[in-house]
This record gives sequence, C-alpha cells and structure tokens, in this order.
Amino acid sequence: MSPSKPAQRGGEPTEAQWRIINAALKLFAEHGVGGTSLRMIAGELGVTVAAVYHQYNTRDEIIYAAVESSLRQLNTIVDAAEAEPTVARARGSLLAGMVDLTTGVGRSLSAVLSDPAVTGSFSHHAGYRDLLRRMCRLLFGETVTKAARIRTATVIAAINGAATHPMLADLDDNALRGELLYLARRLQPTPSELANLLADRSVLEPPT
Amino acid sequence: MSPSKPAQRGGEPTEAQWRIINAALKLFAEHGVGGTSLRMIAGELGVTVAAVYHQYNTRDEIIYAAVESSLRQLNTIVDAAEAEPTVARARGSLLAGMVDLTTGVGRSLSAVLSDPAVTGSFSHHAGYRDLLRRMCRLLFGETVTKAARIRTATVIAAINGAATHPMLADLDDNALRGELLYLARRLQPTPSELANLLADRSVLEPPT
DNA sequence: GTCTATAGACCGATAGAC
DNA sequence: GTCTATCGGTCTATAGAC
Repeated sequence: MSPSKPAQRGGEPTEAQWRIINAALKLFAEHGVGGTSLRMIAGELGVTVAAVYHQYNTRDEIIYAAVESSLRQLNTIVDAAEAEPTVARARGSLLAGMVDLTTGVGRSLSAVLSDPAVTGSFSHHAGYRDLLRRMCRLLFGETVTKAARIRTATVIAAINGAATHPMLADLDDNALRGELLYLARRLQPTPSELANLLADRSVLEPPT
Repeated sequence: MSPSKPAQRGGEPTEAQWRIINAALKLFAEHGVGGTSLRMIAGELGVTVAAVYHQYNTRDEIIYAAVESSLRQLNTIVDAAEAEPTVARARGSLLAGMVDLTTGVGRSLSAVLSDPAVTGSFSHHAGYRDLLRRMCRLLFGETVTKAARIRTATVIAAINGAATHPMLADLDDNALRGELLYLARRLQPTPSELANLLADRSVLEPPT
C-alpha cells in the first residue's frame, strides 16, 4: 500500500509537486487539459519528463492533484464564509471569495474545473459534491432543492465564465471584480422568491 | 487557390462534412478539443481516419468548421432577435434562443465555444467579435460600454456554464430552461442602472 | 532530483488501390 | 468515398546512470 512516490491522495503536495501543479494549471488554462502534455509541463519548469514522473506516477495523478489543489482553495473560501456570524455576511463573504479566486492569480482555477476532461470524472467526487452542497446551502438556504441547485450552478458559471471570457481579456481585474460581485449578488433570491425556492416550486409561481 | 477538398472557409458544409462536424462537436464536449483525435472522430462515424481526411485537409480545419457551425446557429438566434419590433421583445427572443440552444441538442455548442484551445484563436475572429457586439447591443443598449460587455459575458457564461454543469446533469431540459431564462432576465439592467451603463460608470453609483 | 535512453502506442498526415 | 499501408513525430511511461 505504501506508494513508491511522495505523492499521496488527499495529502498536501510537496514543494516540488506544488511547482508541477502550478505549471500544469497554467497550461491547462491555456490549452485545455487534453491539450497539455507532460512534455509541455516539464518544459514550463525547465526540466525533463522523467523528472516530472519522479513526483507523480501518471498523467492522471497530476490532473487529479491540480484539481484537488483548486478545490482546496475553494474549500478555504467556503470555510471562511461558514464561519461568518450572519447569513447575509456569509453570502457576501462566499461571493467575494469566489470572485477574488477567479479574477486573481487563480484565474486558471476556473478553467480546470470546467474542463470536460475533468467535470466528467469529478462529478462523483465526494469532496467536490460536498463543496457544492455547502455553497448551495450558504447561498440559498438549508434545504438543497432543484431550484437552489440551478441557482448555485448559475452563480458559479457566471463568475467563472465571465472571468475567463475572451471578450473581457483587456479589462483590469479591479473593474471586473466590482461588477462581477454586484451581478452575483443580483442572482440571490428576493424574500418572496425564497419561499418558492425552499418549497422547490418554480420561482415564477406566486409566493404562498 | 482552388482547394483540393470540397471544404471552403465560410461556406456551408456538405452532408459528409456535416456528419463529421456533429461527431466532432459531441466528442469535443466530452473530452475537450485537445483531447479529441481524428481517430476518435472517425471511430464515432464508423469510418477510417483517411475517410475523414477526404473531407478536411487538417485537424484544425475540422475544429474551425465545428466552431463556425456553432457560430452560424448563434447567428440565426441573433438575426431573429434583431428582427423583433421592440427592444423588450428582442431581448426576450435572444435570451430564449440562447437558452434553447444550450439546453437542447446543441448542448455541445457551449463546450466548444468555451474551450481554451478555441477561445484563444477565435477572440480575434471577425465574425465572432461581430456576433458578440450585436448581442451586447441587443441586451444592454446601442453603446457598447465596458460595463455592458461585462454584463453580456456574464449572461453568456451563466447560460452556457449552467447548462453543462455536472451538478445539474440529472435535471430534465424543460425544468432547466424555465429557471435559466428567468435568471438570465434577472441580469438585465433596471431603468436606473441603464443610465450608468450607457455612461460606462459603475452600476453601484447613483443614477444621474 | 535530474538526466539519457528506450519502449510501445497513438498522433496528424499522405500515397495510392478499389 | 472508403480503404490499407506507411511516414515521422509525439505521447505516456519505465529503466537505470549520476
């Protein structure tokens, strides 16, 4: 059971592994996961492919580590939001954290989590599903209804997708941050909608 | 200058080409553009790689044709919206068309247009830029300001990203359609915001 | 921890028979 | 329009020297 390489699933990456993960995330954002080879990752770091294989046994392990690294960042944001004293502050904290994560250096985070090569295998990943559920609860109340799930996915997609959209490539991060945060808040439910969300009725129906 | 293959840039694809494009779009959505080989496309169609090369000279030509096919569908939606008699109807028509395009059979459309391997090279594509500008004008007024561009990108990202999000994979299209359309409308500006959008001030500032 | 060298499969692409 | 056969290159992955 003891692995021949320093890598462990769920464990924190070593410094050498962290460098590989960062190079991989950058290239994933630029060429997609499927369009990124180990040769490219090694080249980005100025080493050979064999040196990369000394840290991870397979290509899939690198992808997995890169995704887990991104999820860890997201987890930190969710943890902080859940620690807020009020619901309103928790929502604001989560949205602000998500916007910061996608507009800052972690811009590559959005790309890897929405890559078809990743979404398929990670849709059943326990940690990922748990993270989504917690985000859904923070944004739209304790009961995770279908309508709340659609809202959560829409908020995530809006923030992530807008930050990486080529039409906005020329904008500076600060301008983007403010508008995105405002728009994300705008997708939060009004009090009258909330009743329908909790009952999992369409938001188009009148509130009870 | 006359090509040895029936393919022409900007021209309508033949039936054989259309089959290749559809198979490619399906696989792009599943494995990403970079993760899809000609062998996979040929296999999807039950033919050999050489048969595919009889329709397109290079792999890039197939990608280009697939993207152009997606843009043509989007163009049809925008044309129909622009033909509406009032601004309100035009906006509704565009949003409904976009939602239908991403939730129906064209679900794969979203994936290819947001693939890193595509966004890079198509961000300077004249037809694509023109399409985005027209969508921006339809949704947020004649003058294309920075704030309006952010809004447009956010609406596009929200619709496309939500439709393909793994968290919503179990939902039927009809339920998704209604909620997405409602949420997309929700991102449209209020009258007081509109003044700021046109002046390209932050929406957070009070209207003049 | 990094290298060279190598294996075997797959890649994009071409030539030419039917 | 589809096939087989083939090219050179790149892919993931391993073995072993330093």
